[in-house]
Amino acid sequence: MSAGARPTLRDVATQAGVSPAIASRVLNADPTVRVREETRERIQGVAKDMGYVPHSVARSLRGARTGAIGLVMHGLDSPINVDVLAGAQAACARAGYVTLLADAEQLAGDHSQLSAFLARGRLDGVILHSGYGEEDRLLEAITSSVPAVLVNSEDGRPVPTVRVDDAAAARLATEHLIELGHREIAYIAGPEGSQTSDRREAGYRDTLARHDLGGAVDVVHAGWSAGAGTTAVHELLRRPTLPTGLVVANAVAASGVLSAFRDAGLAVPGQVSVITIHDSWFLQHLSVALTAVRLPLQVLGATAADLLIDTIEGRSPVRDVAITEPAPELVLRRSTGPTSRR
Amino acid sequence: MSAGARPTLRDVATQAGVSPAIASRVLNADPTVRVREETRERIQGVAKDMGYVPHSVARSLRGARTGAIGLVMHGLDSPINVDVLAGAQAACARAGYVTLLADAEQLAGDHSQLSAFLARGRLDGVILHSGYGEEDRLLEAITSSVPAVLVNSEDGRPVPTVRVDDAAAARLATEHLIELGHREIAYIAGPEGSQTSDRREAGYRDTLARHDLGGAVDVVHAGWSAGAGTTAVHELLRRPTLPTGLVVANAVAASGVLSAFRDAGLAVPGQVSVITIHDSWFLQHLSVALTAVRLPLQVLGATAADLLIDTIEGRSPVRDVAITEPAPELVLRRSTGPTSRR
DNA sequence: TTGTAGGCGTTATCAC
DNA sequence: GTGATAACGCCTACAA
Repeated sequence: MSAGARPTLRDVATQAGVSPAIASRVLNADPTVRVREETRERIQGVAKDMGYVPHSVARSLRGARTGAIGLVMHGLDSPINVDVLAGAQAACARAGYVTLLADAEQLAGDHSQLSAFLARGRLDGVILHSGYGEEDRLLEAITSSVPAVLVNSEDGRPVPTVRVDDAAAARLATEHLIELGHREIAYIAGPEGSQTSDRREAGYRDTLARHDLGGAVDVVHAGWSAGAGTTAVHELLRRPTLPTGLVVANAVAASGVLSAFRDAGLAVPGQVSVITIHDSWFLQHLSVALTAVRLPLQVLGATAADLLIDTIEGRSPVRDVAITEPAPELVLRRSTGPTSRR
Repeated sequence: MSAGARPTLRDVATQAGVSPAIASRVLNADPTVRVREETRERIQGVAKDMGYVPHSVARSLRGARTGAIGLVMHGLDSPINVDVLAGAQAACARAGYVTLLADAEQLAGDHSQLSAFLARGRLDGVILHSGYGEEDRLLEAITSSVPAVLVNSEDGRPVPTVRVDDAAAARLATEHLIELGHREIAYIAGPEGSQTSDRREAGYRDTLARHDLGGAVDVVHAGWSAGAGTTAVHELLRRPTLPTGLVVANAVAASGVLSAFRDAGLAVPGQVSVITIHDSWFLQHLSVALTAVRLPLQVLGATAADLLIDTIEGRSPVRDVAITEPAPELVLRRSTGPTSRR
């Protein structure tokens, strides 16, 4: 063993005067092995002295596991998505897994990146953050090589699914506006095809219907970005009359909504009330501190990780999980108030 | 080979009627091998038909490389840091590396997480996002096992270093306020011990000195969070007089600064001008659209990745890189204006 | 032009 | 109690 090279198990064994087999079992605390206390201590001492570190690659070649989980995310420019990432990453780390991070768009767009990521033996499983684009092709490539969990998708998919209670969050937001006296409430949606946005829209429609306001349903398609929120407002401003309340599907888009109203000289909540879904640090610093429904996004990521790890380790997991604990929670700030009209 | 199992190189070779050696060389496009065109096509055809995917673990056990780079980050709750992450991740992916993501605090606080991450054979190198805490212990553990690059640190470290031109950014910010007529300009610093903040502070001091304002140096220690910015303002408000201009070390902290002024009923920029360093999507949506100096953070991450990859692949890299291209750039919004006082 | 064999570092099986 | 040995899948001298 030369100076720079790390010692192998064989080096340790030789140095301790035992066979590699014994050294391996002692260092892995194999409960079925019976060795003299003295031998055990000698081996452990030598390993420590030589700075022995097990070779994870050799280990996973022998066994079948790698101790690594892939996180395929998108939209990391939004803090909302980063929350999910952070929750998943932390849960994996707690369970002893390292995490490989990839960007869904990059992976879908570059075949060689995808195969590097899914190379055999690299990953024990993948958490796929469900967006609204290339998802299906990606999902197929992934599931054909390792177990996967889908975050934020509808259930009834070929793989287990985890999501927060988007409908309940939207209901809570809509109820809040109704309680304040609003009757003309629009929903500013996410991008077309987003299941997350669709579930929120369903909650919004539900709530209007339950209050006999089903005829007032008013959905404006926008997107997840601040720019999309701004565009949506410009669209509203072209109408003869404005809704008095807005449920915005996402906090980043809501930022753009608020700025657009500020630039148009409309008072929030004086002329329009705005509430959004997702809470984040920046909401209280916007042009008007933004009222929101808090959703447990870190828990979402962590639950996906736990579910995947259960699958990997052979504990049979539930299939589709809708997270209800902690429940969506109203975070009151200054962007909603009683309606002036009617 | 059973139904579920993926085919191995040997399976492909057998099926194609050749030896594993030939199959390996053909599939890896070994330029020194000379095979009949027909044989080559047969091998490639069989590999494709069987869905052969090389086993990355076996490959890296044989060779020494794993094709994986570790990203040790901190503060992913701030979009500023996420920008660096995204730049590094994308650059690694472009170069054919997968990325392992870990959180610096978690790694420093949990020994078993650290050894799982640094397990032999797992990583070809590590990008360490330099913070202000556990960095040194972490750095030692990392560098003793793989090549590393430090992002955002001073140079003169035992490993190569990459950073943006923090001093120039602070100079630009300070100059801007001076040009607007401000003479009492405070610097709202990051946390104690942050080298990034120190470099910005140096730029600020420089600029004051160059304008014969050296006596007006006024540094308030805060931190990177919005809360820290708010606290710093509260501290300022206890003074008999306020500075007329503020250079805030970081855009997240600056959010808290603006909110604190709003809550205190002070007009920005009427009574105080505020400029910050780092641009991000949320700045234009704050209570006052925030003027900032844009710094190329994605480029920072990407440069760190490129530098590390050069090291790994044996191209001798420069040691310490200060990124000057693109240069820091002033992004004018509404939070700075001529001073009313003096 | 193609094949054989050895070994990367581990761990599981079986024998002593 | 402990040790030899084989195998995981791949790559690459060297041989034919």
